[in-house]
Amino acid sequence: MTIKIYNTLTRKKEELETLEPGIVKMYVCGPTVYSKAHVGHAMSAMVFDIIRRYLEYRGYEMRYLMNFTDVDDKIIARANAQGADPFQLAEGYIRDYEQNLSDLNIKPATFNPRATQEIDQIIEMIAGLVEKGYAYPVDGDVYFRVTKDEDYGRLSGRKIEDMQAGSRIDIDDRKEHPMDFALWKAARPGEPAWESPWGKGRPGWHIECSAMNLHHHGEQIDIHGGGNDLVFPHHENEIAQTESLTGKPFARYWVHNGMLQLGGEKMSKSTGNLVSIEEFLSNYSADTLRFTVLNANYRGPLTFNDDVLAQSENALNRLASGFRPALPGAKGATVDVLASLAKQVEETQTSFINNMDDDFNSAGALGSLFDLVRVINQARTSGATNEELQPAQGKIRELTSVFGLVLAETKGSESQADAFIDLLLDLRASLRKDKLWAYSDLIRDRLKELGVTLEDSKDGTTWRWD
RNA sequence: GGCGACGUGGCCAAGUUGGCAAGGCAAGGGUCUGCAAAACCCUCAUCACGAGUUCGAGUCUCGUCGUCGCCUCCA
Repeated sequence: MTIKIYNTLTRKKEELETLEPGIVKMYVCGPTVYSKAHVGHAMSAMVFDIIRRYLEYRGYEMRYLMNFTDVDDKIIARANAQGADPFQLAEGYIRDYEQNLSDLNIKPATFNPRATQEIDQIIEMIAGLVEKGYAYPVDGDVYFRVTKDEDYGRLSGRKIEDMQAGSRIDIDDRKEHPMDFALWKAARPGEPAWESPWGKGRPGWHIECSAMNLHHHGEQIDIHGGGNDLVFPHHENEIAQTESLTGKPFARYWVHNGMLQLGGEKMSKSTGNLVSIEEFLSNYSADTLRFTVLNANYRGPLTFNDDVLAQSENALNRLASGFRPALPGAKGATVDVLASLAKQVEETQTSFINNMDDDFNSAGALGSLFDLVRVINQARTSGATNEELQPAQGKIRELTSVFGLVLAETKGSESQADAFIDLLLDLRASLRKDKLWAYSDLIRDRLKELGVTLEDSKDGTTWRWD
């Protein structure tokens, strides 16, 4: 079985063949840290977390870089507006973001490079491009010469000529061509700056990712990821810079996640159409967002609203229902039931892998997980014991972990309250025996208020924390 | 204006070598039950529209309408 990945570069699904056997070098563009991150960033990080977890599950060693852009116009502008130091400002938002990722149960990247810590490599790269004739300095700026790069535009499917007509690009007479982009920006008064062969200045936006990849991954990588809003110009420019310098194909697979839609529009920092991760997590769980992401194709736009989130919460409850223990008095299921349970475990495993191998079709894979939940619940209803349910429940646990879902199992077995709750249940059983419904319902209602849900069946009562 | 993606039941959504349309949520009916809850069982779509290719199309081609993204900072 082979894993297929949709490659933006070729607009086709391609089989995953890594540069080095068993190792995946992945780079994902992280945020520019000038404000709190929003749920759109969370979606992107989650998509690549799911890809990362799945590839690990399939036996690959992941070398995963996600960067922080910690110096740019907006950070400087924001810092100046607040009278703050831009580096400290960025540092604070980086810590916030790392906390966000942790709260969202997103595994940390292998390493998080930062633009400001790669200045030497950036300067070295720019110098190399200037030397090869792919870049030219003007008044302390350095620009990339797009006309020198024959296949510029191939990732985004654009032609340089097409983009000139009707474009909103500022005409800068100092540039040879309007599409030439800055690799290095000359320092203006009051801005952070580093010494360079072209005078004091700071890196342009695109060059940092190229330099970090070159520095930490090497000339070629397997997967380069990011939001599809980065395809042009950011990733296009990364390709131009890196490949012009190395003469080798940069990333084998370009993977882009779709945009999260809030009110029918892209969630975006610059337009203020956003919900921060913090805000989201004060109302919903990390699993809720993760399920919502998993339930759709990562490449398409993601519908995000309270209605969809509520559906996800209910769906998660159903998924978790598979973990419930055997019914009181379970005497064991029939051979037929156990056979169909075992069969479904196999089918779910196969279907999960087949779907995920096919460009990470998590929604399809989820479907097979729900199939297994149904069969587990059927088995339980027909009297399966905990021992009989265990293998199937273990499979659900295994596969949902690959997705990064937490699905907190009915907590409570470690609680000191257990003995008291059992005591109340004993008392209530006596009351019910005497048909004192008012008292028995009172106990059930009051426990519900305390977060303990009781469920009666003819063979006894079960309880769980909700 | 240019480039690209998409349009599947009330909602979310899978479905790319074309062959009787996954799954979840919601809804209705039923089983169980003192009641409640949960679970289980049953019911609920011909795939934006039009034309074409084909024995056969949601799945290919063309057109129309609509939505979204990029072309400026953006996950």
